[in-house]
Amino acid sequence: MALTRKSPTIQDVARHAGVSTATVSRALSMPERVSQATRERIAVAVTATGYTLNQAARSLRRQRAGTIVMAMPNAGNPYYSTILDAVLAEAGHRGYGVLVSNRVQGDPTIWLRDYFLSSRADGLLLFDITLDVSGMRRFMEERGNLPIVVVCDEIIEPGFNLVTSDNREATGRAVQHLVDLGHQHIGLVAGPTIHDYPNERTLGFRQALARHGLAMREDWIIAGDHSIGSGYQAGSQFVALDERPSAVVCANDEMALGFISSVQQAGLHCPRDVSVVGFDDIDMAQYVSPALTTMRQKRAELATISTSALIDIVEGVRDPAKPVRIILRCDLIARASTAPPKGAAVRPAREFRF
Amino acid sequence: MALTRKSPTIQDVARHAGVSTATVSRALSMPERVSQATRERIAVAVTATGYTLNQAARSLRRQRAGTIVMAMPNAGNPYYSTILDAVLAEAGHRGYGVLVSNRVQGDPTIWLRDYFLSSRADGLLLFDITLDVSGMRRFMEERGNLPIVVVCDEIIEPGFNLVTSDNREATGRAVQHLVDLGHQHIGLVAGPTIHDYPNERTLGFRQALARHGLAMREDWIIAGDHSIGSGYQAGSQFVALDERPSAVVCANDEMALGFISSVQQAGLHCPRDVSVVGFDDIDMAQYVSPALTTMRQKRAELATISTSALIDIVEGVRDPAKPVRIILRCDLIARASTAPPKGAAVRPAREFRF
DNA sequence: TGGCTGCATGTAATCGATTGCATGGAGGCG
DNA sequence: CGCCTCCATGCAATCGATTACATGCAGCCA
Repeated sequence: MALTRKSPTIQDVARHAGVSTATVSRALSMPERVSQATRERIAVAVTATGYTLNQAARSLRRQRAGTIVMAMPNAGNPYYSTILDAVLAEAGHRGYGVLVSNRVQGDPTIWLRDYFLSSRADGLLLFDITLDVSGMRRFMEERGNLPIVVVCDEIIEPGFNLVTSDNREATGRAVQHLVDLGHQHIGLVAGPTIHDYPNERTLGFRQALARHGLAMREDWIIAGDHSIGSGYQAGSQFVALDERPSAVVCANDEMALGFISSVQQAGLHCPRDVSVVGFDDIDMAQYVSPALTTMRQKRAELATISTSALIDIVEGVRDPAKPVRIILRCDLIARASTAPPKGAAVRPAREFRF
Repeated sequence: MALTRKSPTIQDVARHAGVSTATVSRALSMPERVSQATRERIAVAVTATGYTLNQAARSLRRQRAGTIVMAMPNAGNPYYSTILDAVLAEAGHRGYGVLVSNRVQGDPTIWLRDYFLSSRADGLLLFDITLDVSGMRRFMEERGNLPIVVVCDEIIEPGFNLVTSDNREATGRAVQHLVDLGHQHIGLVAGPTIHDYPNERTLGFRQALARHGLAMREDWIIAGDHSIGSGYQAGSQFVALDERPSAVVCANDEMALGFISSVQQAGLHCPRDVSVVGFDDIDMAQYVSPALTTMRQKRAELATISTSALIDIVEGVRDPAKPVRIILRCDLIARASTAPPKGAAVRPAREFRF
């Protein structure tokens, strides 16, 4: 193996260009402060020596890592693919690297310690919807404000920077869609609860049923964990019910796909025997059969906006006294997995309700 | 907003414990070199001060970042979800952070410069199958050996550390499976080519057809780019063919799903009208209908092995003179998307082949 | 011409942890 | 008892870039 030659440093460039390291440094990060001629000589020296900046040294001196952490509960979930893509794009655009971190067991503040308290990263993009924020808050109060943006499906207590979707309302609109089709019996495949508290989508579902005067049957609310497998299991539970709803709302697309797969395998037909609405509109949703009706979440926008906001905070561009609070609207994408219930002939959308 | 108090440093800990910074440093990274009593005093001081190590300073001094880069062509592809998950787990386990990087346009060596030449990272896990290696090789020769492990679908020229699947053979087995079912007319939805050179899966397909003495029709080889959308388009092209093969091999699952969706929408039925084999066995594959027959790629293993190997190289554990070269076997997972061709009644698998 | 302004550049301290070398003390052995 | 070894610890240089402050020079105006 060839010997790893030592990387050229700013000293080498300075020597080569016949200037001081201070000038080289300035030429690189504040070019307008250096004369045209010197700038050019330095540019030549940089290419001649093959100089690359040592980020560790810069971080140490500047007290800034040039890196953000994207923390998620489960990187294995394809839901995050689009998000990751957009986060990378925006962060790269602004000159930041992205460290990715999966859920850590135990103390949630481990992220804080491990990454940006150790000046490995400057900010945290937090996608973990099941995180206990109280521990974090205590930690933040001890340390002063830390640049964190929560990006997720849930409305977190105020004071945090938040970029999210209108999950509660959107779930209501999903129910509305089914009601408009004539459904009176609607079930839910729910996502994980947040510390024994139902999440926003579940809440939205319950409220919508109440608003429409529809019966709420607890055995029609099936617990899932957002994975395809849990949707599949929910499907089995659904099939085994004595009395089945004519439609279900699934708290995300993956569960919806698993659910449909499961009931179809059991001999039921979607949407004839059961209409299914998903949530998120993952890439796959339009390519399965039946194509999935779903609430589209603007994942790329959520990612871009939150990343940009986080970097603004890190760079002090944004007034930290005013926390970010952005809620994007989801859109219903009606596809083939929803239809009027079996019995219904023609159904005048509104008149039949209650 | 609270003032961001300055982070405690090793100096603070030293003062608090009444020892020198050298001792604190040693207590933290080589505990056996410090006496029991001092170690305990330091532990107390660490919690008392709330000390966290400054990674930038450590990196600078140690000339090691404690970070690896995972570089992929397209983070938006869910294929990488499982891989990312496993990479994070293994890297975390060994105490490394993971920087994620998407394909960069232009010069491929930008990854090298941007990340680990600038001591932002110590090694590179390279998933980009369409990368031009010649530029990289030149770069590496200039600089001495750099810790890079290529993890991908392609056999790259020797000299690189490589962890991959037996793509060529596996594609052959996919063809074998179809032949065993009685198919004589087989098409391909191909992945992207590598610098005008067909990739391993395409090669494996061609070779297998030849081995079985089957006709090779160029209009039955449809180009795709591994995205669902391109599979969908390939489906449209397929439907428009004058004469259609009775089965197709798709170079990955996503294209297979898009393909099936497309032909089903056009009124064809899978597997009755066309059998489809995918590649990878992504999570979704078993939950679509028809469930997808596919070659399972051991993605998690590939990720774990390659990450571990990379870190070994970084830490000098592994002899750099012997490049890593690990090829994992893929397994056929037969599901519902493949069946005997329409005409075939009972088909004695082998006898018909000549 | 003298003094002032302002620009380009240099000098040197600094960021925080690591580590080679030095030191001092305890213990062992002849 | 004297010398040698070894262990625990301290001292101080070091990693490479940044930046506050100093310097020196050119240009301008009175």
